[in-house]
Amino acid sequence: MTPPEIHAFFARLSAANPAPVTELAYGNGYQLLVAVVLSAQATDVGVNKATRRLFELVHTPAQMLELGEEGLKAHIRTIGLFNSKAKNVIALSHRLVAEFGGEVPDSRDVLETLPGVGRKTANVVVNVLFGQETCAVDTHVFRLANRTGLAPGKTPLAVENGIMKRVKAPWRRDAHHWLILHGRYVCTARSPKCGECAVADLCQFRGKALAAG
DNA sequence: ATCCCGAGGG
DNA sequence: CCCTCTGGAT
Repeated sequence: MTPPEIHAFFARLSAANPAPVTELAYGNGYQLLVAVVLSAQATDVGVNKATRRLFELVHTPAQMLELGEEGLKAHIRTIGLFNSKAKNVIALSHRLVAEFGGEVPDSRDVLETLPGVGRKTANVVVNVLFGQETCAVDTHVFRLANRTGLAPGKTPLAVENGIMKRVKAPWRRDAHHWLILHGRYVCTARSPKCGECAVADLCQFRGKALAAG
């Protein structure tokens, strides 16, 4: 996509969604961090269902430690990978209490040292919580960047760098959210709804058959 | 490259 | 049934 096309691409997505926000439910920074960790390979709807009760009881890492790993598992058993996620959330909560006064660090590099937190999760947290211009590349962003031709890349990091290089203000800050929403509801993995897509004319893919490659 | 692992959709 | 869903650690 050319620079003018990229501008038009986000202008239209933003028209459909002027102020995009994460669909994960949370009441404070710590809860957001936990929700994002839990969301790996899981739908936000499924995560919200599990955290609804959990976040009524647990608002701080100290409270999470009080609940304990088995107590946490009881709440998140319906989420995929719940075993390793429970272990990570407990370990991460220990570190927040011991090293950060129970607060969520505002640095991506520091966040990435926490158990269960990789680059994607750290990018989401600093973007949503602290307004930093990052673009987390999840399954949706990776798919759309390659499918549309916005920022092709073989790895998530390559796609992230491509987006950060090509996408300028005022789109960079929320590019992640627009791509997620569009990927979730229109440009879906299996049968993209090209017929009702606002940016189909800017897309290198359009209605090309998936099976044809 | 492989494992962790469950719900929902097609 | 198979694929997808805001991945991370080994």
